[in-house]
Amino acid sequence: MPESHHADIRRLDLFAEMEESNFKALMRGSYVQNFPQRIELIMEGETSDFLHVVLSGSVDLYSCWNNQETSMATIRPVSTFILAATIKDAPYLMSARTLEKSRIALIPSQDVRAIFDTDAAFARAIVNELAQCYRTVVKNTKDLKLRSSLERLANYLLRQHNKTGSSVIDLSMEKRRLASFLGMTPENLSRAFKGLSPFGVTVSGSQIKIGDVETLEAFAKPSVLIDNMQS
Amino acid sequence: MPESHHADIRRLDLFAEMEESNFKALMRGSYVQNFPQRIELIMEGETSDFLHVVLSGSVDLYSCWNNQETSMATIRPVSTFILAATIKDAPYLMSARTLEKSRIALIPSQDVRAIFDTDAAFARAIVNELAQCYRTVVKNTKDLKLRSSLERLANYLLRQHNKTGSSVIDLSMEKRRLASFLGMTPENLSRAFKGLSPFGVTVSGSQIKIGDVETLEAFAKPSVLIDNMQS
DNA sequence: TCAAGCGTTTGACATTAATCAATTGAAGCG
DNA sequence: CGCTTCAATTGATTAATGTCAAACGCTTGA
Repeated sequence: MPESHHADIRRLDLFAEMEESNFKALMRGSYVQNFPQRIELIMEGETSDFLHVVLSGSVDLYSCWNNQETSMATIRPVSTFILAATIKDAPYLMSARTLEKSRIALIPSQDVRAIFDTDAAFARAIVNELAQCYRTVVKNTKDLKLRSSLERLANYLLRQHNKTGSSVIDLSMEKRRLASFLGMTPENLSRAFKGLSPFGVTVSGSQIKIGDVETLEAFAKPSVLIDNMQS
Repeated sequence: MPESHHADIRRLDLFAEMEESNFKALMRGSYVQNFPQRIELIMEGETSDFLHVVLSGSVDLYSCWNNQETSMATIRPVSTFILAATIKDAPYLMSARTLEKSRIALIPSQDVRAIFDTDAAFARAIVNELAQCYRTVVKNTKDLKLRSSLERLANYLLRQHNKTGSSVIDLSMEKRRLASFLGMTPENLSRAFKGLSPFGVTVSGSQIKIGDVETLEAFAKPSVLIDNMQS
């Protein structure tokens, strides 16, 4: 792998604290690849050969059953995905495809597991990352089971607002994918946006404006135990 | 803690491979407590002081939002819960209550984190457990987003069938809790059982009989990437 | 510039699930 | 035993969500 990418990867929480020699060893077996838009990176059910790191672009994790597809998460730089499958040496539960032109680092799963055993700092980082992933999915489940589609959309917008600080949100993905992620149909997402207009939400293309955050929050009732992305 | 419980805990994957001295150190700070039925063990939002191990009985993990409650999982002996919160030293995302008279071991979170850093076998076990938990929740999400309530119930019955090997399933929990776990109302669960009768499912109290597994499978279309509890 | 293609929106309708109210049934207790 | 209590069931109704078809609008490319 070209050394130029090392710094990006090293900055990741997962690799930041590990021994330099171990990091170098990991990088030796790894490589970086550029993928065009809409390329299938992995398919659910396959066995895990590489830990993937998104260096640039973005990746959609999705799952299928009975000819339906649902979007599970979007991975943005710089972070990893399919860590759990790598650790357990088990089949992927989700498929992944690039949403746009992306640069992905591939680190052999075997090396990750081997160095885990010898590098305590790396082990702790992996545990932290996994715990974080776990908690994210639990929050997601709570969102799905406890909220209506309108409430899910409202809280999604507020989360984006909190992340960027701006009251104008750029969806940065197709509405159909957002709909799938939120567990609804594109038609219903369209109607849900309309349903939020009494609370000051206006739509123009992929730009969503929150007229008054307090009003939207009064409806959405965000909770730190569902919507706080940090903890 | 009375030594008599040590063996039960030691048998857990999480503790089986660690150094004896470290295990003893963990146990020194721990204690075992008996709880009656329907006792709140932890509340979501609290900070994590103890890793909990269910030695006997059973525990319901559930979450609330906006005056609604949903059951997230049932923990049966012998296994742990709230590992992720313990590791991250973060607030619980779920509440826990005993479903029946239960014996619970409480292991100080601080000790778990400390020994994690010094015992590689323990670290690997924790990572495995967390990865397992993560994958379980992901499967759960796929179940929720990709299936109708009737399909969720059918696949739940088939999973129980695979676990016990028997074609007569004892629900071993209130139907209302099963309904909550499956993401539906008790009324709808009742109707869903009726809806499965064309596929050979008969109900008498908490005993569910699968008349013909193949017929039910033809409807439920179970998938290893959702319903296999092992991988 | 126009046409094609595709994502989005809209409306009508079907299906699914939730709610409300009433009844049934089973377990616990005096 | 009979009463109380609460879960479970049933039916009627409403609400939420999905489906289908058509129209719209933006982007792309000849």
